[in-house]
Amino acid sequence: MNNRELDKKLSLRKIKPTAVRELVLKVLTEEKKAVSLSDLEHKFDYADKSTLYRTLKTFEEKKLIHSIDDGSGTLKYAVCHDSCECNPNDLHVHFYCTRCKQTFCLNEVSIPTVNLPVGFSLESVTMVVKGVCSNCRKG
Amino acid sequence: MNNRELDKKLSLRKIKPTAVRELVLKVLTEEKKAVSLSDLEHKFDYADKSTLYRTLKTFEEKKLIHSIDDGSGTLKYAVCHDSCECNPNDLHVHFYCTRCKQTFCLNEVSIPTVNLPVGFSLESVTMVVKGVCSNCRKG
DNA sequence: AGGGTAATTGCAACCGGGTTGCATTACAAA
DNA sequence: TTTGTAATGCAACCCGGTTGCAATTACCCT
Repeated sequence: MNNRELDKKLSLRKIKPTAVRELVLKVLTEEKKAVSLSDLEHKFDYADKSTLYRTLKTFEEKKLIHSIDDGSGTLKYAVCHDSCECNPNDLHVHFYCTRCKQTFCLNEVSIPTVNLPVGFSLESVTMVVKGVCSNCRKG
Repeated sequence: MNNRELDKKLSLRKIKPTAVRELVLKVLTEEKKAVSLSDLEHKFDYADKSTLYRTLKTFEEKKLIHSIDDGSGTLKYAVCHDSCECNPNDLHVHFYCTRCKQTFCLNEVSIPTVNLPVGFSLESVTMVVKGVCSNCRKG
């Protein structure tokens, strides 16, 4: 993905394009797996942790990416699809592979509806499946 | 719940009963909400953090309690039902109230089955619903 | 182009949950 | 009572996440 495309993606979400933001978005879009803050730190030796942190926060706020708590203790991030507003019906299942320790979006697997007890209201749902991914099972 | 009952619960899970363990289990069984390590620290000024930590770990290992990652950043714990082996079919949905910041087991709400893409195997599933609990909606 | 303002970035330090090593104490078996 | 093992307490550490502040950069207006 070239810079013009990246800038367009940023602008669509009302995020001012900067060099760091382009690079972070590039990594996030090109990675098949969800990416953590420390992943980014290691990818860009020159960029500061807090800059990267704030970049992720900005992206998340503007719904360019969503965060994933896969239970590993470190938050991961992945790009939202273009029309995503992070509403309950935009949500999908995430998968954590216990072998390669990577986390993926299962974009095609939406979260089943759940019947709450009376009196409970629903704002959002997270669903994380742990197991072994197809790649690791093959290998 | 008296000490004899607590000891029995511990022994059933092959955990040697000690004073600290009785107290921790007592708190865990009497609380309606899931309890964090720091919750325990504040409840027992005298008991050491690492002792409480190791107590929770022991309980979890022996499947007397299960841990809940509700996305708040701090792990919570709740007692398992007597016959629980923490298998996929023992799992239930957890609820995090965004108003009172408390986490509950919805023991009666089991986790729906989910269709994984081909090649993926399933070991466990976590499902956390965020919203407002019935208590907070009444108030 | 130049000046002023706001946003972004970098640095350093901090915070809190989780975790570990090691010394001490309690307990149980011989 | 002695001896070995498990539990506890204390201190320190690790790491992800977060913040304050200063330095830099981008942007807008004239």
